[in-house]
Amino acid sequence: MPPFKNKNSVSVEDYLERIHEIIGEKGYARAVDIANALGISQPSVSCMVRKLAAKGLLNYDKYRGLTLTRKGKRVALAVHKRHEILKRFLSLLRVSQKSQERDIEGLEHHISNETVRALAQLSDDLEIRAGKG
Amino acid sequence: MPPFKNKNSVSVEDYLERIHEIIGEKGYARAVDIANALGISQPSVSCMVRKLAAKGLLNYDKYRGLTLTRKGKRVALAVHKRHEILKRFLSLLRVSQKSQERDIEGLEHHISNETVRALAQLSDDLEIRAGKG
DNA sequence: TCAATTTATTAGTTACGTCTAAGTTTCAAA
DNA sequence: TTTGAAACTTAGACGTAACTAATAAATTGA
Repeated sequence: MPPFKNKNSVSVEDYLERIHEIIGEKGYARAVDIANALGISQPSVSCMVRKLAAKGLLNYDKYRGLTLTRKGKRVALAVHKRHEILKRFLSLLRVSQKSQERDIEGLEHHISNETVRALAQLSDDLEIRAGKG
Repeated sequence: MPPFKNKNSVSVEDYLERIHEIIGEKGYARAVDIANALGISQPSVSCMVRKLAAKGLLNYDKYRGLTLTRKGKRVALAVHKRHEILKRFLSLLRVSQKSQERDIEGLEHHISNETVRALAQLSDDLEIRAGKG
């Protein structure tokens, strides 16, 4: 059996994306911040953080703090990139802010690299077209 | 409290979409067909079918058969429409068959009407452009 | 018609991700 | 330095949706 690349769940990706954002903003991420950012309870965060640590996605000092591992950062950045590309694309389509947010939240976890690349390319084209028009 | 429109889960939407397809193909849908179509076990289907019946999305005669209610059909068709629009769009983007299938499976449940409409419009535009080019 | 096969259901378990309630640790102000 | 508030964790439960094993109903073919 070849080595498995256990796909991360939607939740896992969401956590990592937000944790990375929060750390980017204030230098560190606390459970309470993560809970607020995701709209869930602190115990849920506590629970998930344990799992993320077990998966090697973050380092975790009980009652202390947490940091993303290289692997965790890689996932966070990948999700973030998909997020940004979708955002740019939906903005070019003039989709309302509200729908954009809702859609991206769901879409960013279900889109292949191939499609992401195609969307980025298309966005470039659309922008050029708009510039010329 | 105003009446709620409890959003259907991804699973619920998947079941309804496939059941509608199967009925369209062979006139009726059996648990075994649904199980094969979704790649899950028959008991899982049995269980979910009970739930869908409870939600008023299908009519269900134990050990006999099932049919979609008007409400169930409405959901199935809505998902199907999103599916088709995404398919057309990704085809225009020349995304491979494989990626298309994987992506659509995930995306079709997380995309707003507004974005669907924008994608359909964009697909029209792209087709016209391609025709002219 | 009735035994064998196929199909369907029930019962019980599991994994995931959430919750509340209760208890523990940290930290800052008195 | 102590103490009270804020932050964090543990414990236990729930809902969803899957699974396997066992049982029951339906169908088919001899």
